[in-house]
Amino acid sequence: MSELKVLNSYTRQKEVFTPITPGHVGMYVCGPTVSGESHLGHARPYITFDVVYRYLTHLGYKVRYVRNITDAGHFEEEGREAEDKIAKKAVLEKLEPMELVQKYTNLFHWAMLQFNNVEPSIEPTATGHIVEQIEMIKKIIEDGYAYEVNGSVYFDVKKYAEHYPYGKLSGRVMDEQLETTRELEGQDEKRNKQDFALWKAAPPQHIMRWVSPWGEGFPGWHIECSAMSTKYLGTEFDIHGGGMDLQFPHHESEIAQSTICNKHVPARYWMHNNMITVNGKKMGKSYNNQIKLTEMFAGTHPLLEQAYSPMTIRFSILQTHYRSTLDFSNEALKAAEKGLKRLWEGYEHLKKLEYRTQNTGDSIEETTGSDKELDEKVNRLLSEMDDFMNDDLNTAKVLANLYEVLPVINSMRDKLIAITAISGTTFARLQQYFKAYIEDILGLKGETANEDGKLNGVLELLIDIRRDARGRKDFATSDKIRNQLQQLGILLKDEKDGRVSYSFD
RNA sequence: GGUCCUGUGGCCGAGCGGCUAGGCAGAGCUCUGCAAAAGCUCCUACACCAGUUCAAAUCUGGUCGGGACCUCCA
Repeated sequence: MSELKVLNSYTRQKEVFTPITPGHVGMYVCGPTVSGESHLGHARPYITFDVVYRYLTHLGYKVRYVRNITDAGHFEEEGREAEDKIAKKAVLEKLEPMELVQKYTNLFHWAMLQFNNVEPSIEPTATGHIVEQIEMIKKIIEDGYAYEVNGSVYFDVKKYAEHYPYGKLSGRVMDEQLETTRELEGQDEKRNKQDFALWKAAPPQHIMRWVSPWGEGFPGWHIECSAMSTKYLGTEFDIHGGGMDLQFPHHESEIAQSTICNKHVPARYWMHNNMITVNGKKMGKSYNNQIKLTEMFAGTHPLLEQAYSPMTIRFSILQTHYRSTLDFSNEALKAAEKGLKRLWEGYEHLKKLEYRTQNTGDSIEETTGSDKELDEKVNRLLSEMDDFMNDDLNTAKVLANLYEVLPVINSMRDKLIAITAISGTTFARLQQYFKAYIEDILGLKGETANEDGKLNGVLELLIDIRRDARGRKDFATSDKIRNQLQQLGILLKDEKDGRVSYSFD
């Protein structure tokens, strides 16, 4: 089998993944700022890295997955006024800052659950790690790479760049930075424009504030991730993930901070997912084109022609490679919805199929399968899925192969192909791979509502009545039952073997 | 302005030098009381121009689109 390779943003190379400690992986992913509701764009990294986590686990690694919650309110400059996002919103919504943080954290967790994302091993909050952040800042000052001005502390990027490759991750050069960084208000405290804040003195009206050696204030934009990743994963860990838009300045700054404190670039492999776009434009704050996840699930946003389920969204994200942009459209989502339904139903059929040999004496392992060619094809398609995942997590190709096997499964179920066309071993492998990939790795799940015993009982009764009607060739009655159920979103299907199955929209 | 990415069939999207990805939509057929589902078959594209090569969607140069980052951002 091939070995796992990932595109490392730090080196711009596809590299074989080798963890620092054999058998163990430390992974840090930048989590949400809980000053507002998550939108579709936010779904991408958490689903992408959920698959990374699931796949590493599938490969047998013990993974510690750390994803932070940013609840300390990053310093933000909107127009001319410097404000704290969380504090500002709290005033508007008449909520305590922590009340607001709790509300959006809960909502975020709910959305993650809808997407069937595995919970991280540790989900540290910025407010819970003020001490660690202060300690780290102190260390950077001691080393001479940060300076204090009026109760604020700034990282000395210029000095750092003289000794370390600042800009390596994001591919920019210091000289250019000097030229292109535009004028901003409140920059006068900094020695150089590209310096960034480690600690900001809190103005009197600022609600979120903590005591520090430099006076009351709050942590800077990037220090929380450095502090928390170091605390839970060590001074050097395996994977650091996040959206491409975080590459600069966020991750670049993280690297600088951690390099001074820990004498290491924090992570060996940096992975960045690409953006979700709307009409070709990035979905984001600046463009005012976000569709909130609650709106996606409910279909309430003006851009939406209908509601899209969490699995539909997950599936459509996985149909695109994580490093490509994914353009939002109703057409694409509808296609994903239908495609997923077909795949899932095929998978359900596969689970119910049983391998039986003609002469019961043969053990399944010994049967060879009557169609050698088909047997080989199925095996090839399955094996390729491992190679695709190992090639920088190409979930799109994995799905393509699942679809190529699907007609074989459906034909077996409809008895167009005998199950014994493939060997018992191959059949077992087929079931095992579908389960592993669909559920364990891609993290898809069934969404069929109403798995309620009573409803099923009622349906069985209706099917029974309809069967009698059909027996009498009373098609008016039989069609009435089927048509009216269809209007309720319940679809009856007359199967080839005389059974009647049903599915919910 | 600087740095980088990108342009694929009706739509979405893989692809990274030879071998028609896949999904959705559309057409035909099979099965069926009729549907639906499923199966089979068809629809063979790579912005444009020039080059490298036996061979290019894939490499190089240019032209024209689109986008990201440089500022909070997933």
